[in-house]
Amino acid sequence: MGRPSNKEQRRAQIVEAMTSVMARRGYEAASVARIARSAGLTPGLVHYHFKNKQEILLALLERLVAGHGEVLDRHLAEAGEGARARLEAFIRCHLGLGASADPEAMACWVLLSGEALRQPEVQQALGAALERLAGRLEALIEAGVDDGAFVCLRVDAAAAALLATIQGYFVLAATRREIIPRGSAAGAAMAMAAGLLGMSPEASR
Amino acid sequence: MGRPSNKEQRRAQIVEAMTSVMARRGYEAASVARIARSAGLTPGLVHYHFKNKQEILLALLERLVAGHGEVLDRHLAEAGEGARARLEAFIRCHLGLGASADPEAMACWVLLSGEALRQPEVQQALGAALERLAGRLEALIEAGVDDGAFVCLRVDAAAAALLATIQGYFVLAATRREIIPRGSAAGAAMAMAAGLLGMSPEASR
Amino acid sequence: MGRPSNKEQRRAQIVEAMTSVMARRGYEAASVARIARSAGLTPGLVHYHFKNKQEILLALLERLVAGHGEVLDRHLAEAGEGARARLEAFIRCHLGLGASADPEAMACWVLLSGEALRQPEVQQALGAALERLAGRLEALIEAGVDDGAFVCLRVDAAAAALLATIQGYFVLAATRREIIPRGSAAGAAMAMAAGLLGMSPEASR
Amino acid sequence: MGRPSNKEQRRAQIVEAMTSVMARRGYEAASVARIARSAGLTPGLVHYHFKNKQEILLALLERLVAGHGEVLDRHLAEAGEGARARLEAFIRCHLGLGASADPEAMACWVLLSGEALRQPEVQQALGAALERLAGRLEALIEAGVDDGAFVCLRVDAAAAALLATIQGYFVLAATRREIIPRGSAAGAAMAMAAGLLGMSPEASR
DNA sequence: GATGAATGAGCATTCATTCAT
DNA sequence: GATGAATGAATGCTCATTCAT
Repeated sequence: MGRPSNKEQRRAQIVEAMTSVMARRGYEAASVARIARSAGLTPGLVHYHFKNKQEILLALLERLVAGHGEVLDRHLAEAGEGARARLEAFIRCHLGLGASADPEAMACWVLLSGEALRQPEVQQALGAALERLAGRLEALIEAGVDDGAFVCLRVDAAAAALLATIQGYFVLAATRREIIPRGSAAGAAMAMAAGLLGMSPEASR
Repeated sequence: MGRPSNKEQRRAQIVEAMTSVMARRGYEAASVARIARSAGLTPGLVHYHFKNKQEILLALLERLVAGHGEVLDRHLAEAGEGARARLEAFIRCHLGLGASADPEAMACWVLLSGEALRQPEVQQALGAALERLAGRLEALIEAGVDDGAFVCLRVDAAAAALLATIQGYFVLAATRREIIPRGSAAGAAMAMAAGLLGMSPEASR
Repeated sequence: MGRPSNKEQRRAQIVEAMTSVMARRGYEAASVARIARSAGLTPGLVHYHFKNKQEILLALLERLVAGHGEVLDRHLAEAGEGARARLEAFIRCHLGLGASADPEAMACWVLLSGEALRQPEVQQALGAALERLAGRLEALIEAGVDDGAFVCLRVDAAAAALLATIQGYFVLAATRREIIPRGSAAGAAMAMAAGLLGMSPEASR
Repeated sequence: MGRPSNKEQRRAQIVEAMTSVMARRGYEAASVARIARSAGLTPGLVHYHFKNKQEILLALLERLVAGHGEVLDRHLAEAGEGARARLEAFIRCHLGLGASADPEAMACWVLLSGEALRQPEVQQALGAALERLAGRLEALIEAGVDDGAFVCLRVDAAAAALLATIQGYFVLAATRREIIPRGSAAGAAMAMAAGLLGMSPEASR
């Protein structure tokens, strides 16, 4: 009864190819033909599995977010219960050594911001992902405020500020890595978080 | 003898057109034809004044940087001598109301990071601009450390952290403005700076 | 599975179209659009089958050389074993009636010399073709020297001289046919060969 | 009363520039802008002195022919009266060391054949130049026949054959110089002429 | 004479997408 | 599922030529 569907493998294969091509050459240069070649497929087949190029980009974003979510979950699980430890885990998850471990993902993430400016669907999806991340940060901070670990009047503003810092480090890393002294990102971010959340200074940095 | 040159006006006109088209549609979609139409010129004339499209982008970057430099100088001049006041001026210059006043410039700035990934000349120019900005921040922090206003072991790391925060706010603003509570950016950034630079807490926020 | 390939037919079709357009209008004027129109195809399809315009030109050269090679083989086969008869066959093959039978090919051949000046790949390919032809001539002369039919100290120089004569006739024919008295080329060339190779005069002309 | 006309100098300057650009890059790539730059002028000025690009090409041809005519006259004058010596002077003038002395001129000459295929005015002018050259050769041979130095039934055919040989050497030299053993051209051509014109063998080579 | 801005047509090439096989 | 031919629109760029100054 027909061959078994390999739709999901194919889609993953295509998304991976786009990730690698896009990281190296940007979105526009990541032509369907180039993606196909990089995946060892034909352009026609790419369009059999994805309606159009934007759909691949959205799938890529989804994959990026899912992968990141898992990593974050693991980091938080390891951190245990303390609000401060959890915050530090959140920050280290993004800015620790792991961050530079997947430069392709980071390049794509930066490029996605650019594409979001022009493709409303991408803006929507990327915005939602950011919102979800901000939400997790807020919850984390809220918990800290509740048990007295943090002092913070505007939790949403604090979450946005930390998110901005992380995001900004990504951009700097992608554009001019040398500006960031090696290994300094997570520590500096924690020190900033301490100021932002009224943490006792001795613990930061 | 000969026709008077209007090269500079034309170049400015073209760069402005590119700014506006690119902010709305991204770099690749900012085709020479579209830029020309938006400027009321012909594509041929655009290429008469710029060797190629990349040159327009570099001119745009230069213009962005120059404009920003002037604004920053003015802010710092108004801030007077105190290290803390100067730091606050630096942050407000980027994240205060003024920042959102030119959304086109901000969109272009974010897009430039994406293009830098792929066009070495752009990476070089953008990296240099970031480096210069980081340098100014370092000098500012250094001065504060010298007169006892700040406590900071790694001035370069602190400068990078603040730069990342500013940069990150730009990306968030361009991608999902609603994530940033209105008017919260500069204050939150100052609170973070306080934590980073060991400032007495009462003054921040 | 999949659509049957028609690549070779299409490529031949395109090369033929280029031959005809180029012979009439020169290389530069043989634009991809014009070639495509002449072949009843779209420009996009031309580029689907050839990476770029130069590749079409190189394919054209290859086709020219291959076609000529076959004709030459046939002529030599008919000529039998005698060195003098073989030499005459070689010359008649190029300058006999057959030569003027394909004016398009001759025009392209002349144009190729011009393009070779500027496109190194073309120079290389054309040079190799000339070299091969010169080699065949040398072998032919060598054989004649060995069996006493020819007297010749510098076989390579003699081959070059005969090749030059043939080549020059092509150029004259393409530029100002009337300069060559109708039907005189092969005979005159044989007389020259006689002088060059120390053949007894009665046989020439 | 106005400035003194420099029309002729300017025209010469432009023609020289075209010669050098065209020899290096071919006719189409010898754009007016490039010619102008190479001459240290502006494109507008080029069109002030020449109605269009073809006119420059025709002027170039004229200059080539004139220059060559002078050289040929000098060679013939030095050769004295003997038909054989005059013929040798004619051949040496084209294929002796002098030929390779002006590679630019030779490249242009080869390119002109290509352009002649497509620009009737060029074909006309180039054809006329060839015709004139053939005429001089014919006269030279005729004289030799009259005083018994040469034996030749078809003077026009013989002239065409020698002209073809010279022309062909030019093409070979421009395309694949290595095919011609260094210094062999004039000697081989004389040997061929001997065969063609029934000269006693001892004098050739 | 000379300059340099301006044009309009054309160029080779790329590409997302469609579709017959 | 998969292939590869085919399209049509677009892209960056070049260029001969014109013309106001």
